[in-house]
Amino acid sequence: MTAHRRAVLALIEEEPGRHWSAEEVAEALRARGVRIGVATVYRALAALEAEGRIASVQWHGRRRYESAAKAHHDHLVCIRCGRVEEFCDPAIEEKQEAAAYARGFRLLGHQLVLFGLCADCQEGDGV
Amino acid sequence: MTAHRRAVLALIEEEPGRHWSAEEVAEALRARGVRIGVATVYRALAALEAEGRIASVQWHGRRRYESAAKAHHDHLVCIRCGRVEEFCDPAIEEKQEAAAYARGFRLLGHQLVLFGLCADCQEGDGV
DNA sequence: ATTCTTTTTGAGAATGAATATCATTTTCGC
DNA sequence: GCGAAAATGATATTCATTCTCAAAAAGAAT
Repeated sequence: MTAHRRAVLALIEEEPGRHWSAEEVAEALRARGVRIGVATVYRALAALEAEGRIASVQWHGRRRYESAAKAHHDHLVCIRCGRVEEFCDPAIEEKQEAAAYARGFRLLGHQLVLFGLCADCQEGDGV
Repeated sequence: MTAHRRAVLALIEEEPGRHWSAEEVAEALRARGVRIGVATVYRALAALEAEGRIASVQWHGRRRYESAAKAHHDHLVCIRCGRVEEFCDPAIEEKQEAAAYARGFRLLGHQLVLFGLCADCQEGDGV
């Protein structure tokens, strides 16, 4: 593991609740004096994900990374302010497995993102 | 509604089980003699979706469209052959609503796509 | 440590999907 | 038919991401 990759991992693990885009990672590292190109960030993220140290989700067409040192969970995103909440429902996981199995599929992964308005953003919204 | 938009809608409704990318729509229409530019296809798709006549999902970074004249459902995609199965589990829908509600969110939408290997693609795969 | 080999890096080019621009139709209300 | 408003298409542009390739760094072998 190189210094660059270690820096990317350390950054992501520093804020376990945050979901980083590649661009944000590059910017944050540069802000603290690390000289790193975008290509390297993308490569580091891909390598770290392959090693299982970070995980990724995608919404609004952008991939975002977070520490994998957390239990599995899905995401709830506020479409107005961008706030992200994590949640995990074993019943949902189970039903997904069942749906795949019933159709002869071997389930390998899933993407589940809920979109809505958070409590703050619902105000003055005709609610 | 213009002739172009009508053509796009007709095409999509012709094969209710198919999930079209914008590029595929353009190609299919041109193959049957319709002169249409990509921009128009994208605009037609956006307009038809806004009108609720078609619905879209996104996976592997590409948006795909299908007829909205079907009950709500989610998708199961084979990562090897690309086969797409639709499924609907009311329990999952309900749990999603509950998860959002518990966190103060008003749920407006979701993206749920399961990835796996279909029955055919599991063969010779060490299974 | 010095060479040799492999891997990583960065700047910039390239890709691919989707959107924007803008002059030119086309459509629709009248 | 006429004029306003909307739609179209060719092309340029954006944005996130990947590729290229020469230079740099890391590891291995001696």
